[in-house]
Amino acid sequence: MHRDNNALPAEIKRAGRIFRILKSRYTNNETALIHKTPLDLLIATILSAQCTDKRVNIVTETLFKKYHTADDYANADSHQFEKEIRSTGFYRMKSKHIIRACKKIISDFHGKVPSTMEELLSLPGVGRKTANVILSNYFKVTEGIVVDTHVKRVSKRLNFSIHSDPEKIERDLMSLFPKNNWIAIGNIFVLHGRYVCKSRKPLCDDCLIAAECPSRLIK
DNA sequence: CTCCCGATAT
DNA sequence: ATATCAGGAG
Repeated sequence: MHRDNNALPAEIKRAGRIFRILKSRYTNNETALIHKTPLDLLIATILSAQCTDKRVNIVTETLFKKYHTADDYANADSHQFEKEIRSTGFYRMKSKHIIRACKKIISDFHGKVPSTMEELLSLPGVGRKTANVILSNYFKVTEGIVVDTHVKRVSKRLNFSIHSDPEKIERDLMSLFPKNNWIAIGNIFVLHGRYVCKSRKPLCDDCLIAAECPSRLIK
């Protein structure tokens, strides 16, 4: 019985090299905490599902001026709220989830966003990815690496994982990087995937780790 | 697995 | 026209 996720020392060294370069490149986390409260971050993250951050930012900019507490969302008129978040897509489902989640936050968590994985997952509309964003960005703890589409694409192009199953990719990444880097990995890969290692037109000419990348576009 | 769903880049 | 975007629920 052999394990295929046991990283070799050379692979771990290469991963560390790439991590250090990307970390220096993305020192100031541009997208990180523009959100003052965990609740703002929770709402923004739920709205982010299958939607570009540009759209979410436009919507939340006005949304957060009107809604401040879990109570505000819990008592919101669902029809009105749907209109307010409409442009982020899946608006009916997101509206329902947010209002129900906030009702649960009030009844079960004293009106405050919970800080454990299990409690976060109990909220409607909050899955593992959303929960991990809250945990890693606000509460600074993590139980793994969030494998979203950016992490998935970057990991594949850099040959950190040959798999497409997010759980297998996560295991590969966890064997390549030390646990104290796991929080940063998600943020850094997302930023790199968004601005440089893009799905459609990757900017390999501007990529600091092109030399380490087997998928780079050769001019 | 399907459905939810609008906006944007190509 | 179409692929894709900080996913999650049933």
